[in-house]
Amino acid sequence: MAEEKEVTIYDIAKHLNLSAATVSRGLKGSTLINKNTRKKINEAAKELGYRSNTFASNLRSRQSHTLGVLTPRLNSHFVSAALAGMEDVASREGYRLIIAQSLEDVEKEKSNVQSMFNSRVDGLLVSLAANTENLDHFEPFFNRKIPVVFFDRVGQHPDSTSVVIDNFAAAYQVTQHLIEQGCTRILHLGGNLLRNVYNDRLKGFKQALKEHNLPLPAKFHQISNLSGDAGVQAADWILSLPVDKRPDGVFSANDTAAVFCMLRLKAAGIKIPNDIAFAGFNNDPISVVIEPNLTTIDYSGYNIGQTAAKNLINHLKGSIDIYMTDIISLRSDLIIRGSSLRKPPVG
Amino acid sequence: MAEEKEVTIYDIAKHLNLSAATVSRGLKGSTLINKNTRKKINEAAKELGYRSNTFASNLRSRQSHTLGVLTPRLNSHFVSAALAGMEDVASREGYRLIIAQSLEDVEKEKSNVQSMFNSRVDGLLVSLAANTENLDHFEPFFNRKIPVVFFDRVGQHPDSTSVVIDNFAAAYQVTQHLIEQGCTRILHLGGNLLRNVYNDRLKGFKQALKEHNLPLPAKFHQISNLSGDAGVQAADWILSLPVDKRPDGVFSANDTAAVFCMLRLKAAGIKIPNDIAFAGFNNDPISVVIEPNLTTIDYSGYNIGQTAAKNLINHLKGSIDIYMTDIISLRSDLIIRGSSLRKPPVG
DNA sequence: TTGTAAGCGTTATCAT
DNA sequence: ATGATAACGCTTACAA
Repeated sequence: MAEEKEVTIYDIAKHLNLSAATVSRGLKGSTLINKNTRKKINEAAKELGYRSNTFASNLRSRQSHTLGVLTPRLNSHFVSAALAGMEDVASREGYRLIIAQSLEDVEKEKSNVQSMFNSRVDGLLVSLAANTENLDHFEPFFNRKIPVVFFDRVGQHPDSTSVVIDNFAAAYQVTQHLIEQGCTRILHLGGNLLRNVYNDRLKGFKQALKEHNLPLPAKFHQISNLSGDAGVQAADWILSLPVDKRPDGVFSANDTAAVFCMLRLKAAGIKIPNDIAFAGFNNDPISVVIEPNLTTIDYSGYNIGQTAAKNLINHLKGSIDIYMTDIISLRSDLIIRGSSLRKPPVG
Repeated sequence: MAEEKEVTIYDIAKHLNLSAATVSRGLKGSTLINKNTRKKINEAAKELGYRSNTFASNLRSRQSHTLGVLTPRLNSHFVSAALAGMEDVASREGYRLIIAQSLEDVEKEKSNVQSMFNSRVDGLLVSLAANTENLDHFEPFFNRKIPVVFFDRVGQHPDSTSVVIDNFAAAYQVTQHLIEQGCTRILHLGGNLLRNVYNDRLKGFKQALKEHNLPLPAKFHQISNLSGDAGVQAADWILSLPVDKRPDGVFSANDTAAVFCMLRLKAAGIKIPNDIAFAGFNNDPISVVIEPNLTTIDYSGYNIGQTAAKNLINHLKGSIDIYMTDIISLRSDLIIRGSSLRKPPVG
């Protein structure tokens, strides 16, 4: 029952009176092989309980058929969906995934990159840690022309492609919506500006203010790690202001900070959305737990993951050249909920 | 700058006038090597830009130094923490992790197991999908004595170890608490009883009722996938009952179902905890977003992950034999919050 | 403590 | 369409 000895292509070859080379070709579905012998080989393989030895194959072919995925954290609606999307296309194309999380720490990210490099992954799918300042640690990949595709939190490098949403436009849309709801003093809770996602959201926010001739009062753009604690601190800051100096709207670059900020303000008697309207970003599950539900931007991690992986694999297979493509942008949607809705939707 | 040719141990050997064997030993920190030559080898390796070829190493040594991790889903507070714990000990011990998610589907789990097997992982860390009925798909591992350690959602097999918390005791404690708060008609929202976690929680729940001579009214144990929707459905069912037939307490086997059930009931005017007290399980982040905050059971995914990985690796290194150990149980804590607190804590 | 040499299981190259 | 043979880069008896 339990086989002790590993079955190799030589066993199959012997079994069928063929050479190992032919068996190898048969197993891989090479074109230059007789259809009939291929069938025989596959049958024999199954019968003998053969399993391909990827180490030998990788060693000889100098390909690992493995993609490395670097994420800030696994514990996220978006990342988990992106991974599922990547896994979907990768497994369909015969690629394996190695997944690592930096926990938002650039040092951990560096060691992950190093580890991926030593694992000889065929390519990398990367979403950067919050505090990554440059892409030097990816040089081993760029140097050897091992393709790198960034997704969501992307980096700028001539030898890579990025898959993103239009964070500028989405933030602009959110801010526009808040303004339409009558907000004139909007506080922006932002993340580290090293990351495109936060930088672009800030720009979109500012652009909308500008077009409506609204000022950005001092300290009305705050940078934090956008954690729940950061949200609470922002709330405390708001509460410390004289009532007429307080914001009448908050646009947070993620849902977590928005939600915990709301909780604290509610506890202090602030009415949402009438005293202060709120909008977040990500459409995280908590956005429909908070009361009132949080207005936010929804976008598909699954699609982003699929797109990133598909482009990487197509590049590896030679059908496209990602070095030609700079940025691929996918759609996102504003979801209006009670936290910002002061009057019925226009129209 | 960019090296085109891979550096091998032969290059190092030539560089130092040594044999490849010595270099290999030096790199691995073998005991039977001169301290001085080892230092020289490591220096030369760094200087020449050597990176070990794991394929060759794995092929030759018949060890992958890779652990497979099967989870129901990545997108979870608990799982993410467990993975971080596993990664911590694995990387310290020189092991790599391959991570897969079944998305609660046994078919996907089967294909993941198969894929791990073909990848020749040295061992498996497994948390089962909701609907997995038996462990037949793990037979290739058991047959070849490739160690399998289950965590959280565990399976029964003589050739494996399980790392869990005492779900029975935790559920008993939760129920006891609800009873102390005056609940006499407690509804239990449970998961698939194929899974130990849900089965044991049900048993602990029943035991507490029994010891207090409380009945379990018909339909007061409901099984679902414990999603938010399931919570909403449970709420609708409660609302469909005559007021005097309704539960005065709900113990949900996870926080998600509890929270969405609460939201619906609150919208219908039910007061929590006075009309109905609530308790969940997991200490998920949403448990502190819902108002009132949710009483729940907290336990450390990080510790469970560490423990599971440590045991697996120790077994692989021969220092322990996991086949001797049946179950390792870690601590959990009841966290009492507003959703269940009708009177000040005793004492 | 170090060297020699065989071989892990596959694929690439060159023949046939 | 198939076969023979030589790598791929490393580990490990065994020898020295």
